[in-house]
Amino acid sequence: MKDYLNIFKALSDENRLRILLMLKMRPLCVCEIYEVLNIALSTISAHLKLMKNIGLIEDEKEGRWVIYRLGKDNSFLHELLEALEKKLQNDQKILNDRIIISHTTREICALKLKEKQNI
Amino acid sequence: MKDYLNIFKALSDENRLRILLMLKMRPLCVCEIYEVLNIALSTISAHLKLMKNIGLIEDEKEGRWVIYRLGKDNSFLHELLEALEKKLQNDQKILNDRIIISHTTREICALKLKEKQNI
DNA sequence: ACATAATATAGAAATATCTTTATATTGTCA
DNA sequence: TGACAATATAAAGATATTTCTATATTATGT
Repeated sequence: MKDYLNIFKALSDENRLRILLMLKMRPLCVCEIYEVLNIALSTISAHLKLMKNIGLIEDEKEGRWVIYRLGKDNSFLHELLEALEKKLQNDQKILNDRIIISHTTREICALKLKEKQNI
Repeated sequence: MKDYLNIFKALSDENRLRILLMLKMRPLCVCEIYEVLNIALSTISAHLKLMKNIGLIEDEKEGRWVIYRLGKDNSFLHELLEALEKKLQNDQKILNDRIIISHTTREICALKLKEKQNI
């Protein structure tokens, strides 16, 4: 039962839910998620760590990025996200997230991040 | 989105999850739930109030009992519980809960409650 | 109407969660 | 190899959650 409680707890936070729905589109590096959520990078790191620990997502190093993706072996999560995506078809925040992700790349987000940090 | 976050938050607590799966069997009064969970009655009341507020369950007075049941109009919750029930087919705690609920009644639980309070 | 049965609310303690700023780690490229 | 890019960890504050005990509410049967 604990596994399922953990899944529901993960899904009950807005930022984590948005991350999962973004990862359903494609694998993402941390700075792409940052570009969308506008919360501290360390907060994103913490959310990702939590979801990795309970098997919802996986990571892999690729160049100087760490790429996160949905866990392959979690059919329950996949079914849940599939259902959620339909229910949230008209959710403005989710729609916006999708637009940003489909119009950007790791390279662009990395550049934007650098600019923000130089200000 | 808030609606779904609330549903997931409700499901992320073990006691609330157990209550929902019991209510999936049949409507229950508070003292039947108490018989199963072994936590303070006021705690159960709080959990029920929370779930009622977000539309997961409904209540109705019947004699001196308040009978709680799953909300009729929440198809997302029903689908979730259906899926969960299958996943938790072999969960010992859930199995035990089901046994207790299928072997007791409001009347029996009310009596047991009275005994406990007289000790 | 009163006593009691069933449930709800108030208040408080312990713990958990989310977030930020500051600092550390790690790998890559010049 | 040294500087920097990308991400992670630590520490700390604010807030939320879960639970309990004690008390209140409300309806029912006598």
